[in-house]
Amino acid sequence: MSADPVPDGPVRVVHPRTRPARGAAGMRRPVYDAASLLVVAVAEFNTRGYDATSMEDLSRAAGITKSSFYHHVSGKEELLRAALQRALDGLFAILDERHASVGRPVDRLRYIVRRQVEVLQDELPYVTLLLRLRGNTDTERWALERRRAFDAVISDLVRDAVVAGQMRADVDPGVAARLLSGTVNSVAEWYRPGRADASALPEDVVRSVFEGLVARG
Amino acid sequence: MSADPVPDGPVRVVHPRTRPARGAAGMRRPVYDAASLLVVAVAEFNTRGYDATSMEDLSRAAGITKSSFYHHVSGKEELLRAALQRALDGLFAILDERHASVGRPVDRLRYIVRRQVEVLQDELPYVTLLLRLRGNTDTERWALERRRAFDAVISDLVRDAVVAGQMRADVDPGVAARLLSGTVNSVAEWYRPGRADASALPEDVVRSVFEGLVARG
DNA sequence: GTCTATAATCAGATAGAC
DNA sequence: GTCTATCTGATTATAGAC
Repeated sequence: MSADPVPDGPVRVVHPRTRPARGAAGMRRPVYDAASLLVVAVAEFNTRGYDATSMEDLSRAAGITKSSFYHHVSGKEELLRAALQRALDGLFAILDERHASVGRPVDRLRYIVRRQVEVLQDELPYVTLLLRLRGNTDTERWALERRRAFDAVISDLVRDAVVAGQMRADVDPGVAARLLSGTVNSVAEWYRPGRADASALPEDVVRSVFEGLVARG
Repeated sequence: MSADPVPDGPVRVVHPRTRPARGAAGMRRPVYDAASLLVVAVAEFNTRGYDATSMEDLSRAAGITKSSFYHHVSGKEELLRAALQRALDGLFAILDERHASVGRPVDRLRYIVRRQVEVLQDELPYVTLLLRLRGNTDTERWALERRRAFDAVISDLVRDAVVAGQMRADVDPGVAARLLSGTVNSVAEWYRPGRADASALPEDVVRSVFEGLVARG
């Protein structure tokens, strides 16, 4: 399972460094490349929303002019595409992992949910961007279609688990699948790296979703 | 508990009709008022995203020119504010209901969650808009602040329920509250009026959130 | 690699005719 | 109540100097 195919146009940015590369020691102005500018851009996109973020906003956040910014990237949509590619690669890679494809449907689901939260934590800005798409451009529609394909895998798995009597049958499987994905994805709305309970979160989500929030008698 | 105060500027639109009023029988062009244009506008906002929707888009969707559109409404942000007001009024009204304030914390929570889903179903476009805010304008920040106040009530209630031993203590109460709200709100991403299971949904959400999705042995 | 300057387009909003 | 025409400013993007 792969996140391809990619819409037309080169994908030049794949694994940006977290911080801009710098020249000789003591230099004030950061020396950017396309990769480090993606980090800056995605942060801005998530703060203001993609559509509300102008190239002026991006260049200001990077501390350079618009023209300098354009020297490195071909435009706003390329940045979006590179970011979405990264998010989708992370998510689809989960489905290739062993525990995602062997075992009881409900156990595979638990594994995927846990890994989904982990990927969301590791790739937070990219996944956040993916989850907020509206589908206004070809790039957005491509990513939304890939995302729907991912959700369809989850949905099928929920159905299998219900049929196998491993998940409750008194909630419609389609509804259950959507609530499950919705709960996982909602983590992007509030999780921030550096939280003390970061490593406990994936299992907390799994327990909440599968066992529920009431105290067990 | 109220959704007020409102940011400055008149709130002229409160309870729009679902369909534009019409003149004498046989007239082709719909005769709009501010209320019916809000319905059109909110639908467009939700399709494209607020920032990506231009006044040109709105007027085209209504079948009139931009100028005609401006004859009825003072601007884009007024439309947003009226819509958010309506969503917040619906949500805060829940907290004034009897079952939201008497009984065991966990039972009050169950009631609020159920009612939240119902309000979301009844006021879907308005609540959807509320849930997608980024906080770029004063209006958006006002609404986000009101929404946070609502979430804080839920969060306090979860804490009370955990302390009373009614909800599981092995998930951080703050995390539990956020997952709970996140699950409820995620319904806006896929629910569409007219679904066959619409009336079952609120209880399905309550059961999923509190009892979880696994089959009970 | 960064800058200033500017082109081309599109946005929100208004004036005034009918 | 709707229209055409237009204003003003912001936006994406490029040209060309240093």
